[in-house]
Amino acid sequence: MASKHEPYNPQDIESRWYSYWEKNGFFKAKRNEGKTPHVIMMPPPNVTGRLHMGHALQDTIQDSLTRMRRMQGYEALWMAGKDHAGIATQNVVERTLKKEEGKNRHDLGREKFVERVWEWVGEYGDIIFQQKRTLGDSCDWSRERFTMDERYVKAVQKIFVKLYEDGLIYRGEYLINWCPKDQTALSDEEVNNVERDGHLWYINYPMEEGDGYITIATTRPETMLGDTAIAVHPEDDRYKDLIGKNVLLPLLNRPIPIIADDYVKSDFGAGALKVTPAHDKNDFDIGKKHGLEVINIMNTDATINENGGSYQGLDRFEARKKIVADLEELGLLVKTEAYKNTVPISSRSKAIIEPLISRQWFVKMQPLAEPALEVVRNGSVKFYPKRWENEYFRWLENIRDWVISRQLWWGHRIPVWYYTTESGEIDENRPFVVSVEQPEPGMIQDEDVLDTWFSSWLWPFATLGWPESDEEIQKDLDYFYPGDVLVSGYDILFFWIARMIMAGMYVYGKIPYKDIFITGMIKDKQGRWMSKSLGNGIDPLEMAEQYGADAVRFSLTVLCAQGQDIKLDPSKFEMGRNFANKIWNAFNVFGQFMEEGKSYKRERTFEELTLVEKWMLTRLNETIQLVEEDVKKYRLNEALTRIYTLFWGDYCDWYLELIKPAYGTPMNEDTIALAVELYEKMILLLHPFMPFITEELWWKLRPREEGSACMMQKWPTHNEAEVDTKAASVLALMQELISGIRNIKNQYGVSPGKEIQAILNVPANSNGLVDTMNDNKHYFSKLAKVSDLQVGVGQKKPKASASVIHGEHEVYIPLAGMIDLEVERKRLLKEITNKKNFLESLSRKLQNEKFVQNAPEAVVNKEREKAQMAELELRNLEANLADLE
RNA sequence: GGGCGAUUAGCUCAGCUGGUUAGAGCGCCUGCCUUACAAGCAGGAGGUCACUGGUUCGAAUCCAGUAUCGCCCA
Repeated sequence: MASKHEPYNPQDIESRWYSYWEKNGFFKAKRNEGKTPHVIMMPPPNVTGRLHMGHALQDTIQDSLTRMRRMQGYEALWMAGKDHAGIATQNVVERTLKKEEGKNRHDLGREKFVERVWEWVGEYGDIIFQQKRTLGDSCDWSRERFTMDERYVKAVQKIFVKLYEDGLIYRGEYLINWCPKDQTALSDEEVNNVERDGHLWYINYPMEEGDGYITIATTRPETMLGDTAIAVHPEDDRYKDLIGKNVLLPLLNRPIPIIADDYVKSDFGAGALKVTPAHDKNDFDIGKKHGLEVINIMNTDATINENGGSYQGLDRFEARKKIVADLEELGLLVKTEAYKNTVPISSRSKAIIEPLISRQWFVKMQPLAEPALEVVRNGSVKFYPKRWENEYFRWLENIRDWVISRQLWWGHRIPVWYYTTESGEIDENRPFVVSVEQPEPGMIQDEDVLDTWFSSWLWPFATLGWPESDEEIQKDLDYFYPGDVLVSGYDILFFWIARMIMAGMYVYGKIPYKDIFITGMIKDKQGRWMSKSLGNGIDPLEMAEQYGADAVRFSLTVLCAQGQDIKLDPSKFEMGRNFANKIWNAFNVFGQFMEEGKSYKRERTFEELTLVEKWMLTRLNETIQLVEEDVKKYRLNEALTRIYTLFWGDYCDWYLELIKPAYGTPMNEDTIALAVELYEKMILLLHPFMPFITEELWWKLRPREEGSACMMQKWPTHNEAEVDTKAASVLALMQELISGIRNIKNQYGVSPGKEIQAILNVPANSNGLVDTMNDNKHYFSKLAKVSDLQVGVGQKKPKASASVIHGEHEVYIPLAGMIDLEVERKRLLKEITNKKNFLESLSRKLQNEKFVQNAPEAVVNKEREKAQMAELELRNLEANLADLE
């Protein structure tokens, strides 16, 4: 007798297996020419990151795919790594520094500060990987990469140099998005436009000559300090005469011209626009077109600079208040309206972005975008779900140049070198040199670092060792690149996914991956984003502790329908836990009879199996086939739901119930052997999704060799030889009849455990059915407590009996003394009504010539069969009703 | 302003290429601690598939429009 089957306790199991797998090197992928590689690149989490539900979801999907492919004989590589996350990491370390030592980074200096960041990364950078292990992620940790690894740094610099040499990187002074809080430039993608309640101020600008004035409306009065023109629409009759004249800029009394531009909307505000080229994107363009002066009025911390006259030193919002007050005092403020305007916000710091003229480095995107568009258009790269292609196209087709320089200390320093003057300053009169190495002694390197995404867009090949060119690395690259599928969220479609395709095409002329599986995002119960500030996050580790990692994985997978966001609530994990518990307990049905140390093997051929065994194998094989199809389309929720239904609905509810021996009697060896076989197959099917519990149970099924593992077994494949549709349909019929009997017992208040008698009437032409039913009478006794079943053709219905009707098959249940004629009449009448309605809709369909002509034959035949069946059932129901009278 | 998505049982959601008497989990009702499992078993109720048109022999599914909610872009 096997050892006692303890109750399911995920903690016990889950703590055990991960180290076993890892120790045995099961996660490692090696070049293996005999195998097809399957490669997934993990989106590298930030070093500052902690595991959240989004990771848990995407990791579960990636791990399930990886484990499945590994079991299917692919050389499966799930590449792991982390991202240095420039701003986020710098901020974290700065905060720590402030808190612990009251210092800022400037107190330390660049070199010391960067050292501190490395220390921090060393101490905390791997926490998230430990967390990922808790969830069972089978990544190849031996290949773990960091975007700041020495080799990775080289890759980034090399790409920079190459892009520069190809004329795709340039330096220039443009209006960029400036974050005053983080003190750095940001790309357009890092800025969100948010609607806020603001004001529209109407201000009079007096004419330089005469007493007239022109009224402008603005949401940002403080920027007027930098106005260099007033623009009106050339066709606007109100202002036509004023074009070319000057107004006096209030507060500063600077004369500025009135210009005409059809960009101006005459119906907005008062129809005249103040133009501030240094602080507004559109104004910048207008300024350029008209050759206007560009006056920057702000410092990098968004205080007013020396161009702001008496407002110098004030913060931009203080200045706004003061300017409005001063204008009011001067009588130049016409009115103030409440107004909803769009404010640019840094997606990271949430500070309001200031458009600022600044000298930065840019990547020319248009040439990179073309090939990236092409590979999606021609289907080399496919999106799942497909609709994301449109987002991708739209972004790439309207692509703007990418600001890649960041005024930070933590990151990839820009490989650009400058000559210096005697005093050690950059010598602006001599050209800079773009180079990985210092070109000449004494030259100094650009202070700025690169946008973090400028390193992560190289992820698919830089992780594999590029740009080193030694033989091993080259072979690895040839073998593992390109990858198979990228699993990520739509939030980084532009930041990362699209750019990786550009980089792949630019560096290799090859796509980085064939498929892109875009997951939905995890939201809270009310559909809001989970965030620290709202405190509505659900911690995956807490959930794993409470419900088990397998349960978390199961629930997330089942909930993850294609592309839909998931509104998550902790109670959802009960589904997974209950299923895991079910799997666990099901083992005991046969496990309690297993002899320790014995490996049960099926001795019987498929033909020799019992009806329910054939049916169960058939169901298994059908399911495997459908699951394979689901997985190809990344419908993991469908695949897993199918396995769930197979296990719970078929295996537990029917198969196990039927093979259970009577109390006190043992289970025979043949029965055990097949129960084990089926269970083992399902465990293997489930393994990619629920690795821990399946590994644990796999070891209980047979004696196993040390060093083997469930995770390294072959994934089950469809076996047509073990499909018996006839047996399956007989069992399906029995299920219908048994459910019907149970229903009747319930309706008559007969306890389910009470043994009853029944008569099964089968049609004359059903070859062999009488024998089959007779051979398997015990199914009825086990599942419906029919202790006495008479089977035959032309059986008569006894008086005072209830009936179950399924097509031409009927079960009569004599319930003498128990049957309530009125109840049975009502029941039959209800069924007759249903049947009549159904039949009516069917015959309408079948009498429609167009349907019969146009619909595929199979569909028509199916409808005919349904109608025949329904007619029979109706006739029998009516006969039964008549019998009652 | 442009684009995308959602709207299906009380709740949360599946539903693929048009053919199901529209499904699941939870909740609800009835009966069960039936020696694998009460984290369970058996049975049941519950739906105008947002609305209006259209295409089609046939629409939850395709098309057009409307409404509400959400997201992205400008």
